[in-house]
Amino acid sequence: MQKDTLCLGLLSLGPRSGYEIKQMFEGPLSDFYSLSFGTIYPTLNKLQDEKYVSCKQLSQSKKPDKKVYTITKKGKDLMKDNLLGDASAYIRSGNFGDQIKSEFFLLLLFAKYLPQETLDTVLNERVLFLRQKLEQFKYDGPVPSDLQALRNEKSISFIRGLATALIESGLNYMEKNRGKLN
Amino acid sequence: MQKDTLCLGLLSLGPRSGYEIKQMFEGPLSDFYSLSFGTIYPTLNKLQDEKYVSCKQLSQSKKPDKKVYTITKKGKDLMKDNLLGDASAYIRSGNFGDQIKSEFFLLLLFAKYLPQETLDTVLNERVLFLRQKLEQFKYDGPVPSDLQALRNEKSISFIRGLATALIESGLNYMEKNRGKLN
DNA sequence: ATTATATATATCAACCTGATATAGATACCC
DNA sequence: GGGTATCTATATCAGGTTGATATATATAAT
Repeated sequence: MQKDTLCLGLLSLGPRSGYEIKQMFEGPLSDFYSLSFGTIYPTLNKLQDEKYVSCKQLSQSKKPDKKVYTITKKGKDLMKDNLLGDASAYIRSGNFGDQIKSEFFLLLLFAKYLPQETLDTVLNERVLFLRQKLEQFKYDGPVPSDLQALRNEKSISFIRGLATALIESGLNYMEKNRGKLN
Repeated sequence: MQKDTLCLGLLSLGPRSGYEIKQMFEGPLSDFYSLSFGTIYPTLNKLQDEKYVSCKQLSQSKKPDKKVYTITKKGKDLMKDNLLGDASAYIRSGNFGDQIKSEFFLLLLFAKYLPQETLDTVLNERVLFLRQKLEQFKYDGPVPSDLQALRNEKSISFIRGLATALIESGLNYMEKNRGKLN
């Protein structure tokens, strides 16, 4: 997905600064997408130059100044056009589309070169890690106000449910079949 | 995972040319990792310079010349050292570790901006696509000889089984819950 | 005859990340 | 008070990766 479409999409949930957009990626979106500051800031500047977003400079009393970007009508139109135009391309992407980019799977591929003890530890820690992830996805308590807008999206509930189902079946499989790696 | 460790790992399954390594990524590994020629060829050159692999130039009768790389003792030692040294870093990576990098999930996040009809089509095609993937992972027939070495790895059976379990539970979830996106 | 496809290596612009720089403010500890 | 650490906030850049493109030979199809 083009980075400008993605930033416009996040700004469509409400005005945000570049720093706050980064926080969205590090919070609830972290497991299926992320952008670095090196992409976010130049993208926002470009979008502003082309009037897809407007910008208000806020001087805060107890924090550094902030540039808050708001999506314009022109920006919303571009976002919708891009989403519609590229929708079919995204069907075959991501989770069992393009790639999982899993270094853990690569490690397993070469498991026979690891001492048995190391492999056991790795698998145990992976199970613990996935159980933590599961708790994270199931967590339904309060979140910082910046992130509440994301939490309220119907689509996020769907995606969180899907992630939960996937992790659970993955854990199940690993616990039943880990012996096959020896 | 460092690209040289990865190339050494694949060469540990048998001598290969750069082109054949690329084919491994486009075949059974395509769903969880890939490298481009722009990475593979320079990596092989570097590995050769530093004696981690040796190279035989083969002139083939009906095809262009080939450079076949073979892992050396020094290369195997480096590979094992790297795998062992970095194992703990890979536990938290990939599939619900670092990232799925799913553009499909991003599209769903902004589903409300798509016409209902488009969303329906997208979901239908995603289900078809995942069913195809499932067949691919379950396929157990003959494969080109280059790829047979990968197929024979115990770890690949484990990973294929895991992928199958994940896709099945994902399909299941999508079919039961797609109504929640409307 | 020409177009397309496969094998095979190589390079490069464009893009992205992870690290680093800068800077004000708060918080904790000794 | 001074030292250290952490958070907010923006910005830049070296280094690495991809996707595209170039080159070349050979086969298969139209």
